[in-house]
Amino acid sequence: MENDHSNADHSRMRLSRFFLPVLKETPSDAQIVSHQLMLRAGMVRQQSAGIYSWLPLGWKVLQKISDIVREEQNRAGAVEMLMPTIQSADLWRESGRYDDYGQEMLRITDRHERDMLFGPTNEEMITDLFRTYCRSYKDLPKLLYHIQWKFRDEIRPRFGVMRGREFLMKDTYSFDLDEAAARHAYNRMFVAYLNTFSRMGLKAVPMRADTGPIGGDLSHEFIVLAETGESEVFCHADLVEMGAPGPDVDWEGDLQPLVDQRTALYAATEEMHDADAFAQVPEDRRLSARGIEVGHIFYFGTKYSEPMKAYVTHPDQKDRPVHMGSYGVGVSRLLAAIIEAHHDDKGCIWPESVAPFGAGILNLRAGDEAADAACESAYAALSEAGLDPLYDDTKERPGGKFATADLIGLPYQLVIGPRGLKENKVEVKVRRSGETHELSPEDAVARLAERAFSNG
RNA sequence: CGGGGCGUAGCGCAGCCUGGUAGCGCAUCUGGUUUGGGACCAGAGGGUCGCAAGUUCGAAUCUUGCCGCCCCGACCA
Repeated sequence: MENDHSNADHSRMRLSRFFLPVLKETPSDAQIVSHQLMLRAGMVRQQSAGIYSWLPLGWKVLQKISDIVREEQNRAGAVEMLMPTIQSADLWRESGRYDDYGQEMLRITDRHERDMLFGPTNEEMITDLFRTYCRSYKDLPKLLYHIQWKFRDEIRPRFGVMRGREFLMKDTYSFDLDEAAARHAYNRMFVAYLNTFSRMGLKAVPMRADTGPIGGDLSHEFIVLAETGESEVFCHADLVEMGAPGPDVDWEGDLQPLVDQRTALYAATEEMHDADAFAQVPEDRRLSARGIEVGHIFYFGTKYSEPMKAYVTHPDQKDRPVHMGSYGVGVSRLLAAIIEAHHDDKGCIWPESVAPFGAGILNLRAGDEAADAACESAYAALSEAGLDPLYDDTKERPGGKFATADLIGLPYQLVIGPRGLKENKVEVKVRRSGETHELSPEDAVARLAERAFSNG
């Protein structure tokens, strides 16, 4: 690589140069805490009902979430690509969904008066791609995904990005020879999702789900339990505490036991709820709560391959429609869900894996020679250590800096001011617990660099 | 789409009922005093009161229409 000096400053940021329009007051439009905090922390700006600009802080978190989703998809064997947001109506006429999808689909006419649409999902397009290139059982299996903006013209957008009209979604599509093979792809995604949500500090419970307008006969929703969840859910309490399988699973092997372990216990959304079955759960393990749907996986067989003629030739020389599944993660919704799960009355408390910056450096007296020097030194060292620090070098008063740091929720705050420096002390504050440590500047930087503090 | 509510400065709001030169707090800018958990004093800038039509000598205020946004319900990553 040459010219990489142009990116040398990539992992460091001074607040004076950043764009962080924080709000002291809560905008009256926002009803739920994640929406309120996203507005107050300067993460998003509403441009229209259910349509948001992602300001630098929000965009950074969104990218961290995307990165985790991407890593776990790749680990599970999915291959990334990118399809366009604007699609031709013709594909949707082939599948029959152009008429079925209804007003939720944003329809557009181009200058030649051709019917186009802003994609709410991509089954048709991926099926078209598959049938163009894949004809043989030897081409299978295929597991493809992209992370892309979707648009669904919701009747009532609400709760900020939780139910926006435009939203970022990861959608994966599987192509297999038959149902048994398709179930293996389904199980891979099932396990990948457990790991994905776990890495973000979320406890997501898979629940049997209705297949909705996409159709099919095997489907699970992944639900994060939260008071502000939109739907009521019922499950065995053990499922909530069940840890994720972790990265070291045998992705080529049989994943069914892992899936069975998490589907054996009762768990269902409102529309799938079976009160009698739920009553079988021991009373002290019965959990009814509200939940946020952050992922949804489907096996739908030949629902699209049949009408769209995505056939493959089998070893017996007969052509049969390919078996498909689709697997969605609401990436932008996840950001809101993480805030719902991790906040206090002062602001966000990011899990380190998705924190927009690894640490904040608060210069309590910008302009003071000793404070400036200590901060610059810490800034360089923490950057070098890969912590991606945000250095608050502004002239704002200490109180405002503390409030902003708490609001945007960086896991650690390194607090440096003239008073402490006189005794060779700085303070490290752990955002989640609120605990503080008085240390020498050198020790504080060294211990932060070696990740010695617990954000648990 | 049904029901309800709201549009007044970047944000939070008052004024509207009972028409008469548009206000408050925060934020912003200037000067000063301050500076370890959202400082204080003095001053300044910023609004065709969502848009349009109507009533009136006169409309933020009354009437009608439109637009936008929020909430509750039925639907969805």
